[in-house]
Amino acid sequence: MAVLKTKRSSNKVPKSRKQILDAAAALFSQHGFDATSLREIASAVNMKAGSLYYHFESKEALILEVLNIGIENIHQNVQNRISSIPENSPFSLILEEAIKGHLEALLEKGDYTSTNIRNYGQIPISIQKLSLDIRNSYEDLWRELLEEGARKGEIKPGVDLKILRLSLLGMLNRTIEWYHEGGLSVDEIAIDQARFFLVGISSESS
Amino acid sequence: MAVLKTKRSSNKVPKSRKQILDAAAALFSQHGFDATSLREIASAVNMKAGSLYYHFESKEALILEVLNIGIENIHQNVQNRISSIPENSPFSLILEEAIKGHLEALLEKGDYTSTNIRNYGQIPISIQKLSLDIRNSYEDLWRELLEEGARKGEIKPGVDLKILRLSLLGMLNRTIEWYHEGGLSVDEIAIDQARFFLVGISSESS
DNA sequence: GATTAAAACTAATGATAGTTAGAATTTTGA
DNA sequence: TCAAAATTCTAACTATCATTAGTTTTAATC
Repeated sequence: MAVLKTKRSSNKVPKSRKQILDAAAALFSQHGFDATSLREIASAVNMKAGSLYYHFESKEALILEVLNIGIENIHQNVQNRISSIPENSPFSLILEEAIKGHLEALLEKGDYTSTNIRNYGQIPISIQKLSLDIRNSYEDLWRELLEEGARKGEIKPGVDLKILRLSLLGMLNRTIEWYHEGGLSVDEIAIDQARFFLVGISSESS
Repeated sequence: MAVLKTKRSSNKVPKSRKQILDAAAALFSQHGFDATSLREIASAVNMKAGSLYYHFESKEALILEVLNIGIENIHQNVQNRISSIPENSPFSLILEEAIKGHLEALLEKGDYTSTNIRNYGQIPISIQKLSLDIRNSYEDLWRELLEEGARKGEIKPGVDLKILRLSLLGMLNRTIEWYHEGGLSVDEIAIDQARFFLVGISSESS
């Protein structure tokens, strides 16, 4: 299969290209990959479907770029959050901050990110693969975060870090299915979810 | 909108009808609602697309039935699990059993259930609504389970039961994105996930 | 074996999808 | 101002989709 080129001629980013990406991200995240037509995306930026092909090689190349931007955004956001607290902060604080960063990018900032979380599983596998590296790099951030918590003894010995990471991120990513504006705030949710994983809900002293 | 009738003439269930449902559930859960054509489903049971209309009124009526069966299956499975342990068991045991039942139905038994978890958000809203009652009834099971845990004092006071329920079920439902046969067993995952929510991962005494 | 009902097929319809080639338009830069 | 480059549009093409009407085949019943 030919590599999907992105038709970005130089390093300056034309205006309409970003507008197309924005519109595509919004529509993909709302209605999904298959249910969103290029005509809808084009219409959202006052264009005709055929014109999109000047900027993107195909519908798949378009969503691929949306997916990648989504991961980059959330990665950056979590990174920034973690960097904003003092070094050698306790693991509990780092975790809470990382969770806040993840949820914030997903729920508030994020058509690109939510497109990724929602649609990654339903796009052609050939396209998924092209997004794997950038995706793994974000997962590595969490892997290292948890490993450090374990190394410093702030995570109980015996905890399976892989199940932990997948479960934690799973919980976070699924919030997109029930979060709605005007309801619970992102911070409320983040704090509670951090607490669940840190100290649990049981009132018994273990 | 006309109510979707199901074309089930009596209470005996014809063989091919179930075969169609099975095939549809398998394909929907793998490729999603939009990406699965009636031709594919028909082909999987050695039929032609048009023939499906003898059994189902539309593609939407077909997935609606798959969705409903999925919820019924998981509801039943969790219910059975809970009933299988002694009454007045501690909350921690009840929770672990419910989690096992949920994951088992989702990951092992479950094309119908996984179709539901994966596709509910991407089918037409008019169809979602037709599945709401049966869906809420399953959510009620969890609501009551957690409320009882709180009433009996086995859940810390102050825990927001709604965020708890949505977070817990979110974690469970997302396992479908990373579980694969031959890897971690369902029971391993269930036990770990129950522990995360019950006592947390922190080694510090809170 | 004839009659009826059930089940599946054939072949078409209209809608919509992604995509493309070439013409028209707008923007840019000398 | 004018030519070249960048951008968008027009108008199709092919493919595929859900759906339907009418026909044929299979199964059941008497």
